[in-house]
Amino acid sequence: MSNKNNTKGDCFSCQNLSCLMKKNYDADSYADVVANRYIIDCKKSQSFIMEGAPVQGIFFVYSGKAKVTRTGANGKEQVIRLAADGDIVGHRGYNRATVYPIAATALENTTLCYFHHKYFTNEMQTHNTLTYDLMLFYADELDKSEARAKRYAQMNVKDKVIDTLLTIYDRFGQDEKGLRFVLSRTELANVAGTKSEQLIRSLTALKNKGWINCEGKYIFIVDAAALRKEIEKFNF
DNA sequence: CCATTAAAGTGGT
DNA sequence: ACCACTTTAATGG
Repeated sequence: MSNKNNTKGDCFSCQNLSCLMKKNYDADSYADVVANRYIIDCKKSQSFIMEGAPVQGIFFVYSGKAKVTRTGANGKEQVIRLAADGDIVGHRGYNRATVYPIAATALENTTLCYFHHKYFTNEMQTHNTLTYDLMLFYADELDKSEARAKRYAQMNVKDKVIDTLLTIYDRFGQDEKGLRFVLSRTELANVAGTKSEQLIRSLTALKNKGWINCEGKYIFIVDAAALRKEIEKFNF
C-alpha cells in the first residue's frame, strides 16, 4: 500500500503548517526529509496501525481523517484521538514499549507521510527543535488526557456527549453543514464512551433544547455557549 | 432506477 | 443496560 516518495511534492510546498516536520526543517534540509518519507494512500476504513504490532515508524496525516483507538475488555472500542491534516499519528509507539498500544484507522481516503523508526529516532536525537516540539506535544496530550479522565469520571452520558461535541467543534470547527469531522453515531458513541442508543437519545435531547441541529450524519452546533454552560461545573 | 444492505432511531423490558 | 423492531440512508448493479 505504500509508494516511495514525492507524489505529493516536497515538504516545502506542503500546506500543513502545523506538521512538526514542516515546522522544524528549512527549505534546504527538506530534501533529506523527503528522501526518507513514504507517501501512503489509505482507503476508507483501512487500518494503518494495529494494536500490539511492533513499532515500525511514525505517521503524519497529509490529507484525510483518521481515528486512534484502543480496544477494551469485551472488544469495546474506545476512540482515544481524532486526527486530520497535519496531525501526528503513531507517536504512542515512542516510549519504552516496542509495540503500539493503539490502532489507527482511516475514516475516509487518507494520505499519510510515513517515516521509518530508524530515521525518525535519529532525527529526534540530532534535531533538538523537533525533539522540543515533540516534548511540548506529548505534554499537551498528557494534560488533555488527564483533564478528560477527570471530567469523565464525574459526568453522566449527556454531559459526555456535550463534551465530545464541543471538543470536536473546538478542534475541527464547522461549516454550514455542521461539524467538520463527520463520524457515524456508533463512532461518536465510542468517542464519548457510551453506546449509540444513548448517544442518539442525548442528541435528540440537545436538539429539542435547540442547542444543536442534526441533518443526517451532519451535526450543527447552534448554541455552543449553552452547551459550555451545561458542563462548566466540570472545569474547575 | 430499484433492490439489497447498513445505519439511525425508537420503544419495551 | 440490552434487545428487537421500524425507518431511513447508502451502496451497487
